[in-house]
Order: sequence, then C-alpha cells, then structure tokens
Amino acid sequence: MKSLKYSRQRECIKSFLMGRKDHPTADTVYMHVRQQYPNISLGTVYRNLTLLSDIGEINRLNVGDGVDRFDADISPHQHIVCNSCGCVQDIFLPDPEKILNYASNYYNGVISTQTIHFRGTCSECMKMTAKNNN
Amino acid sequence: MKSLKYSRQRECIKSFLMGRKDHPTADTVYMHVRQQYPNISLGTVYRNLTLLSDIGEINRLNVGDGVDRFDADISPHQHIVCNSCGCVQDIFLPDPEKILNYASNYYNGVISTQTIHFRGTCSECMKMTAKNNN
DNA sequence: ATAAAAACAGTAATAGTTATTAATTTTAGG
DNA sequence: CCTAAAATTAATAACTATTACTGTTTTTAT
Repeated sequence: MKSLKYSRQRECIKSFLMGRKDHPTADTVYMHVRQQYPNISLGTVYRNLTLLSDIGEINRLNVGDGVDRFDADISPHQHIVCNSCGCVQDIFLPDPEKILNYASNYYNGVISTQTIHFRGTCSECMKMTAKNNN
Repeated sequence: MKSLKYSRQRECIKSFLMGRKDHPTADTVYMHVRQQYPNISLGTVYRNLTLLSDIGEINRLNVGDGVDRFDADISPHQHIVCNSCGCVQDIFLPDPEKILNYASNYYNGVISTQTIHFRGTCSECMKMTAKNNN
C-alpha cells in the first residue's frame, strides 16, 4: 500500500477549501493556490483534490453543470443551485434518512445512499428581484 | 424564431428512446440509430437529443458519472444507479413535493425543483449475490 | 546523510460534447 | 407540381474538463 507524504501544495489546497463555503471548482482552487505557489500545475490540484476525496477528507460533488466541485465540509448535507446567480449553497436536512426510507418503499432493490440537489433562487437574488419590481 | 422541420433521423432517435427504459447515453443512441441510418453522425445525434430536451419532449439527466443520459419518460420521477452493475432505473415517488416542502423549511431562499439520485443494488444484482453466498 | 517512495511541474492524451461548414432535405407559397 | 428559403445533415474541427505520463524534486525513515 501507498503511504501518504506531506506536501505543502496539498496543505494549501486543503486549507483554502476549508475557508470556503461555496464549493469551488478545481480551476477556482488552482487560481487561488497559485497566488501562494505560482508554479503549481492544474494537474497537481486535480491529483490532490482526488486524493483528498478518496481518503474522505473532502467531498467531490457535481450539481449537473458538467464541472466537479469540492467541499471541505464532509458532514452529510445537500446542495441547492441558484438559477439566477449560479451559486451553490448548502442545505442541512435534520433527517435525510427519512427520504431514503420513504423511497425504499417504492423500489424493489436496495437503496443505500442518496444525492439531492435542488434548484431555486438564493436569498440574495430574491432581494434583488424584489427591489427591481418596486 | 426558428421553426421546426421534420427529420427522419430525429424521428428515429425519438422512437428509439421511447422504446427504452434504461436511460441510454448519446453513444448508445448513436450505435442503434446507425443500424437504420448508417451515415448518421454523432453530432446529429447530440444536436437532436439537445433539441428534443430543449423543447421538453425528452429529459437529459446526469447521475454523476460524467456521461449524459436521455429519457423519453418526462413524467416526474427519480433515478437510482446500481453500484454493482451500473444500471440506471426509475423510482416513482407518489408525492415528491413533500420532499421539496420539507427542504424549504431549512433554506432561506426559494426552492423550485429537485433532482434526487439514489445509489444501491438493483433487484437483479441482489438475487446474484444471494445465489453466490449459498 | 542517504536512498526509496511520494509528489511535483510540465505536458500530452483522453472523453464527452459543441461548433463550423458546405451539401442535402424539408416545406410553404405561387 | 416547382421553387426557393430555411432547417437539417454528415463530416470534421474545436473545446472543456479531467486524467495519464515523465523526468525532476521533495519528503522521510533508517
């Protein structure tokens, strides 16, 4: 088996992600980490993001727009994409198991996990449209 | 605005999709439609699938494996991917609005739609593993 | 200090999908 | 039934996101 060795690049990627709640793409991570390590390559960013999600330190998610996003919050939660500004926010449901159990009643195999992504309008964009309609 | 003209290729794509419940990829559609129209190009398949989903005659879905799939069943329903064989099946929940309303309580913007994809083991694969463990 | 293992930067390759273009097909109006 | 404008096509090029390869550098256990 392959042991893990420290790398400053990986550390930087991880801590950048921990400071964000907006589920950045690999490219966004790359742009920011490059300010500290100007020679880092996009491949290194991808490799470390993949590695970190493989060992469960971060989550890789895909909200259906063809780009992978990364989230340092690994507690179980769901996501919503704003149709207006495109932001990706968290939704914490108190009892997500309830949905899984509910769905199990209507499937003849076994359901083990679920991924829900909602779409809608975030509160910021709601304020905007309210203002513009005065 | 651009009016729609008949095309046999599009017709063939649509009717192929209507005969399937397994949410084929563009490539799968291509392979099959090519038996009837050997000169059809993958681009034509993509263009028509995109067009059909734009006008709401089919659905484009993505279960997170990096490939788009297409579904002629446009009634509201959810999907489950089998971890064992990779098949994509339908799940019809009697009251999906209930989930959306539930989630709305824990979000400060507006939720308008939801996409749920489950993962688990389909009934076929369940039978297999049961057999092998005898 | 050293050497094996891991990670790196740089770059090439891959997969899925969309865009371009010249030729063909469809169809509304005469 | 003809015609011509508009839509569609096949073929191919281009694009985007991601992964793989390679020779060099960094990490770390001994």
